[in-house]
Amino acid sequence: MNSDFKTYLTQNANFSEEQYAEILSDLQVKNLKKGDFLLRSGEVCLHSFFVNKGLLRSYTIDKNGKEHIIQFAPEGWIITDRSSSFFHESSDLFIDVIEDAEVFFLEDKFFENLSCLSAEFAKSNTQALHNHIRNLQDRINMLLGATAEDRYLQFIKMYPDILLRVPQWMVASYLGITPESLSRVRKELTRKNFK
Amino acid sequence: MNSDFKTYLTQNANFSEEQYAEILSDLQVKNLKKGDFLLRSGEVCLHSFFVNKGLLRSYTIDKNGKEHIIQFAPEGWIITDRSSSFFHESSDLFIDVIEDAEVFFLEDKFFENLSCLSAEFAKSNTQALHNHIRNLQDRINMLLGATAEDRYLQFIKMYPDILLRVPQWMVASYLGITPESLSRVRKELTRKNFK
DNA sequence: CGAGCGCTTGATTGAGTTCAAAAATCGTGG
DNA sequence: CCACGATTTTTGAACTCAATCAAGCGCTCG
Repeated sequence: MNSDFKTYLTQNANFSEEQYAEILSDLQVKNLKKGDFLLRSGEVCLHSFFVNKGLLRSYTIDKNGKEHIIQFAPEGWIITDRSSSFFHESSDLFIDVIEDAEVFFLEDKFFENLSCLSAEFAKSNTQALHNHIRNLQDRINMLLGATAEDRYLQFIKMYPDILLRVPQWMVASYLGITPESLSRVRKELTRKNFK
Repeated sequence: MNSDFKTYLTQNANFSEEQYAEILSDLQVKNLKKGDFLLRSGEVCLHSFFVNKGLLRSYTIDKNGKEHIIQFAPEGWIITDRSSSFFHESSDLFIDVIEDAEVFFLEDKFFENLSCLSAEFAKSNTQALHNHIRNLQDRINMLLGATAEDRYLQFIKMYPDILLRVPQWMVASYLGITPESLSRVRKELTRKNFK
């Protein structure tokens, strides 16, 4: 089996081939199509979704009906609502498919079990949590301080690959600006670069 | 010994009296004055700070020299830069004292050791991490969607106690608006309430 | 008691939004 | 493979919320 998921496991712990087999046998994998939903606001989030192929996103809808994209998840990423799944509370998030995807459905048990089997895995798990926190912090900083242009430039640097795979209005949504504004920002940037 | 710190420990695990004694004996406690710094941008954050008395805050300074308050920490709260301390990277945060404070300095070891001694404590630790994530998520949502007024109303609901203890310009900084704007928001709100 | 800090108020400005419509691009079925 | 409808992006004009700049007031604490 050749997949990002296996890479994910091998990088974080070294299980035996037998252990792999067992881990994988317990796992739900699904093939999903663009537009499919994995989670809707109001539901309790029961899984972490490992993206083996394709592209997912999570977003909220505010009281004015506007989408705000929280996260993109390309290959090798995990996407979920940690609060909801950890505290078994209903989620504010939607998670859906941007590009046809192959997704591993991971339950809390999955992480618990593997953490028991491998201290390395447990550690890498904690590390992932802290990474997540760091990302959220950075995002808050961006939203508190940065102009539309700053935000876009930051995004280009951080996620050049994603930039090419999603429509512009989603980038705008992620940055917390309107598609129109982003269009103007881009225009302005090309103008600057040509003189 | 009567302190919020003991409450914190008892709520999260049941150590014996002897264990308490040992835990406490290993601990640095400091009395700090308004304006004292516990962390400056550029330093690596080596501790989590448990506020036993008083009030702390963390904040960043953006490239225009503006402060953005990230968190307030009253009695019973822990404040730190988790990313910096976990990854041993230099921090972007400042942490300083708003009201004279008594603070326990907790090293990473502290959490590791107690987590070994008590599975309960380990669990409550993980829970704290998830709580933190939830707060950050909520903050991001606020910054993406809410107007100045919305933000202030949310703040009043969530932190009525803190509202009374910090100058208004700090609340404004936390909300991501200017002191002038907050002043106007408040004016408008009182107007609304009187007719 | 006075200097400084925090809060308020007013006038002006500006970044980004909104609304509308045209232009470009995508994708899907015939 | 083309054509047509849908979606996305761009552009324009008016508007809005909050920022900025500036001035005055009141309190406190040194």
